[in-house]
Amino acid sequence: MKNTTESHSASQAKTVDPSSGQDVLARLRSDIVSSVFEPEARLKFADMTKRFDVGIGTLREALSQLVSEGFVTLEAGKGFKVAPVSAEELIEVTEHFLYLEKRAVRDAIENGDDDWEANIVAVHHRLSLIESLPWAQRMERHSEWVQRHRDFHEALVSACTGRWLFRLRSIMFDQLDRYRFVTKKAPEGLGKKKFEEHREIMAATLARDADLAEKLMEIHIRDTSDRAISLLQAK
Amino acid sequence: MKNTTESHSASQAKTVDPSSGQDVLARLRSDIVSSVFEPEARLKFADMTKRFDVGIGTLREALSQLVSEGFVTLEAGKGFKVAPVSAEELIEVTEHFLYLEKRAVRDAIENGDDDWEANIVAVHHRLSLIESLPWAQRMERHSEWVQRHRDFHEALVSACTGRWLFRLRSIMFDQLDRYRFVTKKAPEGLGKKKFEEHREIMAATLARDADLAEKLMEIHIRDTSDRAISLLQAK
DNA sequence: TATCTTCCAGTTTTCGAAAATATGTATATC
DNA sequence: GATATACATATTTTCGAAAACTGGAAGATA
Repeated sequence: MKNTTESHSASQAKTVDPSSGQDVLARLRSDIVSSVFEPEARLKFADMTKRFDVGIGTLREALSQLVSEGFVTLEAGKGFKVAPVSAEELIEVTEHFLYLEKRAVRDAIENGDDDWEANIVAVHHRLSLIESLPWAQRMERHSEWVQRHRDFHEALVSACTGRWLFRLRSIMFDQLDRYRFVTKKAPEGLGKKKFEEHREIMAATLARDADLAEKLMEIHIRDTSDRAISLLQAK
Repeated sequence: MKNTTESHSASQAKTVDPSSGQDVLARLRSDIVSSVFEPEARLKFADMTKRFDVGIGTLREALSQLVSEGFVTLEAGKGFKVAPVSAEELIEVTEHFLYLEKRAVRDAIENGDDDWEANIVAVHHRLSLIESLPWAQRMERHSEWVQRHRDFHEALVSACTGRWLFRLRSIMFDQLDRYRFVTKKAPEGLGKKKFEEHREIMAATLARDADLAEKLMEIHIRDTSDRAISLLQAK
């Protein structure tokens, strides 16, 4: 929760909060998700200390967490590398995520209170502000969209009582985010469709219609993944 | 794999391989699993540098990974603490683990080759050597049993093609291991029962009978968890 | 030429000192 | 007595230098 609250300011204001230890973790993960560091690239400390302006130890700590999250691999003595990507992995991650997300949203619908509902409306509004923009502007603020999209999906399931369900779901979501980036330069018409899907998912959730929410979610996620799978297999 | 190959020697030979960075991670996790560090206990660097004979940075790196694995919590500025335990969490972890383990064992049964089978037989033999011991000796070597029990269950599913399925399953298994420790001082007769269950699970798996293997696995895991849940709720 | 040493440059890994932060205690103020 | 302030102690967090390690190039031997 602490991360999300400061995320909106941290995205733009590099100079304000120099670099708390947890912040470098978020920036590093963000750079991997958005392919600033490409898959299988070696992550050399000499380069990274300059880029992030932190010491070796701090970096090592962040990298270690990313190993557990599956974004980075560590070979003893040979250092850290960005984890590889493949169509096979995306297919598997999609299946796991859908199973977990559907269970989580059902759980949340059964247990969510007024604050939960209010938060969903709020973060959806933030998301829709970007999604309703003309295409060119929408693309310019893509990194902001990624964050708000993540916040939206997280808000939907935040009331779920199973903490491990929430946790495992989030691990899979982060992985999907990485692949989602492959479709960054999607055809112009697509934005409108996603905009509508998000609105429908929110409506079904607030109406406490778990069956419908699950169904819409499945279509929403699978459509994006299928597009990315095609692009990966085309290579 | 690298860890398991040296584990048998590392268990006794402290002085030989002083303390590679990855080794302290394993020892720390082991100490948490076996309640050397009790739930919610603060993990102070001053104490731990003496105990493990490594620097602060190395410890911090290991702790960071354990945060991602759910064994440790980190509150900024206040340091690391051992994650709490509860009957509720155990109930949830058991459900997730069973779902994943059953899928994984089915996957492995469909895809396993000769090496997979041979490895299962080998690690089961290692496990049975301890389990067939008289109760007193069996208890003395409990930490070895934990490791061999882990190796056995891992061998059963090691041939599963879904790498994330394997990974998520392992995260849940490690969590279960922690709760399993609650029942360390189980009644004397129980050992014989578990010994038999392991043999049956192996037999069903090698016979490629996925339905039976799933069923036996469910009984095996749920029985242990139920026992631990009762003990936790009794407090 | 092929194979085996030896050495060197680049990198990772480890460590403890110094800075930043939090906690606890005593003192002052109302 | 209760609350607030200032100081002292304890602990975390950060950082860069030193040690350990790796891969490959140069040289030696047969």
